[in-house]
Amino acid sequence: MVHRTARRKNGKPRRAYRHGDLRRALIAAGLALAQAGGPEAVVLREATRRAGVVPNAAYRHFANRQALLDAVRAAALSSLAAAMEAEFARLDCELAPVALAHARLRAIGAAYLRFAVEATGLFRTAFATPGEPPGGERGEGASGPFRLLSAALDGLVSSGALPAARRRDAEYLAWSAVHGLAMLVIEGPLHTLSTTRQEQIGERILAMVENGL
Amino acid sequence: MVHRTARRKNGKPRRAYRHGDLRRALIAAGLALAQAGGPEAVVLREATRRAGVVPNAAYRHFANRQALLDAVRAAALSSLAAAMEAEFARLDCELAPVALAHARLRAIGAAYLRFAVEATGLFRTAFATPGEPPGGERGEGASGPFRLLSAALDGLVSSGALPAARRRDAEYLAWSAVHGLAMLVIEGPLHTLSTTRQEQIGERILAMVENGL
DNA sequence: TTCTAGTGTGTACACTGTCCACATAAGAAT
DNA sequence: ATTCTTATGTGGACAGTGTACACACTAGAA
Repeated sequence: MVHRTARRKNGKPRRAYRHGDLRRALIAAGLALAQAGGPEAVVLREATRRAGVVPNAAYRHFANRQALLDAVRAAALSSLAAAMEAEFARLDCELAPVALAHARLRAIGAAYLRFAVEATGLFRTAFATPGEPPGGERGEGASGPFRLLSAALDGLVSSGALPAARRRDAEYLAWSAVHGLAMLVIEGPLHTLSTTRQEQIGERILAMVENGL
Repeated sequence: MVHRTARRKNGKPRRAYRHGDLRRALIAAGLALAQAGGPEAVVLREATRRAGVVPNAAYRHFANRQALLDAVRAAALSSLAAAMEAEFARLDCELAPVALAHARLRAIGAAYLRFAVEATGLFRTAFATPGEPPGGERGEGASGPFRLLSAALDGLVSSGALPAARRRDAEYLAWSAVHGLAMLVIEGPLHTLSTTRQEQIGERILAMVENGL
């Protein structure tokens, strides 16, 4: 769609009555707001302002602010998944199966923690309390990151590094540990620690997960 | 202080120009709001309304809404500490030192998880992002619950159940695991699971902590 | 008794989400 | 090409929020 101009009765020209892709623009604006100030910063009016449109225009694309936030949340979540996959890419593919499986699990945890620290606003937004029943209720689970974690654990089992008897619920245990640490680091008592110290503890918790599963 | 009545120029009587203990009343109201709707529900105007006072009155006792929220947060936190200590009271004191130390750690974890489930609003408020640098920055750490956890871990060491070499940062590891699980349960993908299933996973994560430390 | 500091009141403003009626443009039907 | 329909953006409103400023009252010190 091309931007056009038109004139209204008072004679002032106006850019593009039809924005063309407002929905996407609002999500993008919301994402920027979220990145800078967390979920509570993604405010409908500001998003429309950035999209160069009147506040109510948003209601043609989202039922309400919460719906916009949910869309932004989904985008933030897939951004996290992308960070994980980028970490995968840096892995040595020539490793032995067992070592590779371990490396994958660690990569997921490390990516998760790094994302929490470097993109705190997005991270907090990704895991903000949703309006409706929590994220991905129909059994499909949280889309991206969760599936990556599951796959990594499956790899651990199939490579023989994890007894199948302990596979059950393992994603919850691993996720809990890493997610909890992320919380403590970004807005808890670990916030003031040096980066190296934080990474040190990150390493220990990943070790704890591998031992304790 | 006693409630009195007075008359203003329009003749309507007024209850207690001096409220007497407004600060406490506001915190109590905020606590009720937090319990029912989490941190975002503790709204200054509503708290004053419940205290029977005009909105601005709050500003004589709190610098702003955030300060009120911080006070409520502190109250919620000590409420969590109380829940932990209540769990302690239910413990068999005649246990052997090692068993007792383990039992204490478990009691803390269990109380934490139960509090998260049963008093979700308070729990979320207790760990809401503070306005200023995060909770308890001056080294004293998060007041109540954190200290209880530390003490439990010390007990684990002194009873010989945990090698001293692994004592360092243990509170962070344990807290991370349990806190993360709490999050997943109250507003994450584990929310829809049955209570027994949740407790089952809770047990496993406590076991993971004990093994993996 | 008077002075003073503390505490609650009134009024006001900017900002938010959201509702309603309306305007306009893009594309389908004629 | 013309008209109709529908999607989409506009304008104006309203209630609710946090917060600033000036004022009023009252409790206790001087």
